[in-house]
Amino acid sequence: MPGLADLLSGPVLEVAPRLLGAVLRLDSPEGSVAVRLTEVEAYDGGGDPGSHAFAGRTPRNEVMFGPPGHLYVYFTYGMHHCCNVVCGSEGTASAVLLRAGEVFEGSETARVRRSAARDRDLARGPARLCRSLGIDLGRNGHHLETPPLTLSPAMRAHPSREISSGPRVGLRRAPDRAWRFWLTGDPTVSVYRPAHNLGR
DNA sequence: GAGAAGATTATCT
DNA sequence: GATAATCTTCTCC
Repeated sequence: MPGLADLLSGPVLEVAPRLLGAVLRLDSPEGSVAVRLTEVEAYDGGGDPGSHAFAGRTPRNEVMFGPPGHLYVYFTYGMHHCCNVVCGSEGTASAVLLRAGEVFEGSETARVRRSAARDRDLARGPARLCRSLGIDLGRNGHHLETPPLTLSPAMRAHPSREISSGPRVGLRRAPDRAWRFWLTGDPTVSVYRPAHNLGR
């Protein structure tokens, strides 16, 4: 059975689609929640204007420059957390944003954190995914082979699905790069919205 | 120190 | 479809 290092080895554009179907799990006293990833986005360490690391190393993005296998969590819009898996070798800042997934274990616990959500919506979107799992800035830099928060390749067989790709969501910069990957037709994939450029 | 933008979401019309 | 909520980070003075 391949480990995390195998899962994350190679160029980020190869790693990202490989993460579809992988399982992110967080065990806590409140209960365990496990998510099967259905949608991700790739962010390249070198020359990707859409990446938080594009302008160089800062305190916020420091984790992305570290070794692969760690979680990069950031806080945005004054209220939301989003999480990435750091990949690529140490010194490069490639990462994969976890945009959506299917909560297949611990939906009761997830529902406590996300009131009034239908099952399919529990982790349908990057901030929703973090909230269902209970991930916040305290998990920034966490290594994903260390309990209670782990990432592992698909643990169970799931119907083979086609993988689709398209432009990344919500970016004003580099909207042309089709670096978003998802399981074709999966109901938990978030809906595409272009960057909101109006009203500013 | 000020100002703007942001890898979003829930809610209203 | 439009907008409010809400605050950190980064970019210039």
